[in-house]
Amino acid sequence: MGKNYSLGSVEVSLSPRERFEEYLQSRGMRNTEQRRVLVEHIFSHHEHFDADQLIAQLPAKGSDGYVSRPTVYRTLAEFVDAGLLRKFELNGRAVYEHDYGYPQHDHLYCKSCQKLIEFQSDELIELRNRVAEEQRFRVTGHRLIIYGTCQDCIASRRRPKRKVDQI
Amino acid sequence: MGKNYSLGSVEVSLSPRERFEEYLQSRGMRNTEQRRVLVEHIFSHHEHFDADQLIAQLPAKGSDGYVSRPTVYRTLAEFVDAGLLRKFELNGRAVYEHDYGYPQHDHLYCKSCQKLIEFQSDELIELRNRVAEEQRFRVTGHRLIIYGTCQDCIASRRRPKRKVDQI
DNA sequence: ATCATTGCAAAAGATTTGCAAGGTC
DNA sequence: GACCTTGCAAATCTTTTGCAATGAT
Repeated sequence: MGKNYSLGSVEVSLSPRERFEEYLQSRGMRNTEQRRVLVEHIFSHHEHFDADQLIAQLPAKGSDGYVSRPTVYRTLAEFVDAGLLRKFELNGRAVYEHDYGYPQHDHLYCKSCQKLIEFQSDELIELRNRVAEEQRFRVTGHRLIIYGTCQDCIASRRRPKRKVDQI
Repeated sequence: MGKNYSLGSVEVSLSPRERFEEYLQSRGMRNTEQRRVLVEHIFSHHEHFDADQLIAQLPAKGSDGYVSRPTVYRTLAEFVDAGLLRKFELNGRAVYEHDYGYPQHDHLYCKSCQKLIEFQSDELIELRNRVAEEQRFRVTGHRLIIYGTCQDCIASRRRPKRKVDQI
């Protein structure tokens, strides 16, 4: 029941929210207002985010739908556990991205503007599996980040904006 | 003067210590006892390490050769700056490894025993450069970690050690 | 003598935890 | 009603910083 939820190559039949409810049920956990607010918000936005960015986007303390910081952290961990989100580290902080229904990918990270650019490479997966096999290592996943400067930042270095920059 | 310092494919003529002294000189920084203790210690051990592990291996407070925690952090940053060490993050903490005179490589990380296994792949570098080129991205480096279970841990799961484990 | 560096104590930043009050099944 | 969750305050963990004393050149 319900439409298919799909983003790229992976095809699944439950929405993130439905999948999370299933997860909660199966563990005897409760479907609370805060958890609903968080699934709803996170899966209607497709960017990468960290805890602070997320909290900044949610209703402020006092407003309806407010979720406290500890609950945000606790719930993010549940999403990771439930396979809805993937977590990784960048500059000493945790960054989250959609996992459920989202195709496997890696990132280019621009050190100048902090942008994360996604890319997908089957060749990388093959390479990874080959390397692991050689070491008789059982792979569960990987994380590749390519560091450097993105196209836009290369361009704006060459032709500085002349607006606020460098008086 | 001095033997060549070599570990793999990269060939250099200064020892890490000499290179660091050069770096200090060129910046008007001073060659202190603490800095000597740290270069000396770090480059006589070839493992990956984090700040805590390093401090645990150094002389304790009160002993000769003691280096305070803030100075350890400050000096590790200098080593990174000087190109002697590379820094990356694992489980929310900074991990360091030799860079100077050490060939480029990536890691397999065993989630069971926390071991880091190094591997080298030219194919990965090519793939990385190709991906970057497609995006007109200027690469400065990358970091790939393959997560999973190492050979030893796979084996000891199958045939538990029967010693202290699981009574 | 000058000025970089150190150690200490304290701060900072991110995330986690104990616990009493409140919400869900 | 039982017991999972929440928000608060406080703790934790890792790393950084201000500053007076110390040390290198």
